[in-house]
Amino acid sequence: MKLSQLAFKVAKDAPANADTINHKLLVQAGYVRQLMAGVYTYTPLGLKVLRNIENIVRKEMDAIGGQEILMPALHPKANWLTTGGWDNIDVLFKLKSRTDRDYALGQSHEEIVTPLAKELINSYKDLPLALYQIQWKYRDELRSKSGILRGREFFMKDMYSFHENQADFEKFYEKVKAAYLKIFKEMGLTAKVTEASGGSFTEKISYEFMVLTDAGEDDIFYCDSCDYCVNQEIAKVKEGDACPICGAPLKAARAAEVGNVFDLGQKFAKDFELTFANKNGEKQYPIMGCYGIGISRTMGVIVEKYHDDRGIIWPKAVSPFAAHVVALNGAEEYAIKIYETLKENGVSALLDDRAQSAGNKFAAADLLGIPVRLVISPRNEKLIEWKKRDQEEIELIDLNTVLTKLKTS
RNA sequence: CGGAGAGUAGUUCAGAUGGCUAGAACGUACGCUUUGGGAGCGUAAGGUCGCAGGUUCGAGUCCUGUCUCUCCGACCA
Repeated sequence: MKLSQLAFKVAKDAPANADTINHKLLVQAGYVRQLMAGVYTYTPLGLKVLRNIENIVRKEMDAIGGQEILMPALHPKANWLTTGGWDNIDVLFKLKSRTDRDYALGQSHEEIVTPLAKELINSYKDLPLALYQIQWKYRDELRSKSGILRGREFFMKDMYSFHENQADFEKFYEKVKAAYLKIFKEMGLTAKVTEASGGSFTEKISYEFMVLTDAGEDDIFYCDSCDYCVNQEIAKVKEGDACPICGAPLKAARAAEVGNVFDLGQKFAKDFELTFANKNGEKQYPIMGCYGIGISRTMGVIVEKYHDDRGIIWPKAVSPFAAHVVALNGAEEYAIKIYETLKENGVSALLDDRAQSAGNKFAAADLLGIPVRLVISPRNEKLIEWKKRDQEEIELIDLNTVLTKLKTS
């Protein structure tokens, strides 16, 4: 992609109506545009990041046996009446058609996936089953905030699993937890598996995947010596108390929830009369689980974790491009050649071919945050300046070395 | 929903006590110059001052209402 042709470019100033880091940087660098509080457009650059995150999630969900579907965001009232959600969930967006029929916008999809699964599940032989989707979710929040961290409309991966018995569910539950940790690690995030409230329909605890950041809205207590971590909402401990697992003093921190896993029990199966015949031919309700990852929120959390005073520093796995080629004046032709060669070798690259001063281009590169910056300058003959976004050192290397480093680092 | 702040050019902002024919910088267009950390000079385009009422000879400025954004809190099955 050539920067001169890119829709939505870097701006000199951060937006005035933004306080949160991810909001400021994502808008200034041209990754998103705000439509209203909690609702954003993703630009070509922002969409690339979102897709990268989405694809990492998709790969791991597929790897544990999840099958991707795409359910509607617009739901009939009846499904939400069946579970009691219509009257009890205050964040549920409700709307009316001109023929006075009631609809809801999906804030989660148990109400849709459970009746859908009735067609798929008749026998224990049909279990286990795991369906997931990656889609917009809608929640009528009283207050959206913090850029893309808390939207009224947000992008989410939600998976629903169906099991013959509790033991089979537990087995899958652990598989999902492991997959989640792998996913977040690949994106450069350290997620803590945190005990939290299971919501109103279950006494059981759920697990939230928390990333430490002051931009988050949850308070957690965690242990440095073991993996124990608990959300303050259900915590029976305070900072400095002995960890119930290993005895080390607990720490308190602010964190953002990027994922969660729930044991749904048989609540939704019973609500929708979803049953299967077990090995004895008896009718039985399956155990269900649900598993979410906030795709758009994760993008915001990554910016909160990876930035400096000059801009974003994308982890390689989610960066919109692998390399940012800066063509300085007098080296335009050679820069285009480098850019084309990178593309031919399967390296995604952004070429800054704008008629701008060197300083302007460097500032844009820092703001955009692509992990590797390649400066092409008449000063260096045919050599290329290699600089990583998170380091200050600059190396002068030839094109072949650039290709090798991009493919191996 | 309670509290606080803010809406003026594409963007960031300035416009005490009402006198405005509404400014600056950046950005944009054109010309010249320049070329390694957001370059310089010149010219130009760009605004019903969030919206609706009101007070006044006169409102960006005062009053009332309303919409929106941001922050704190509450809320977030």
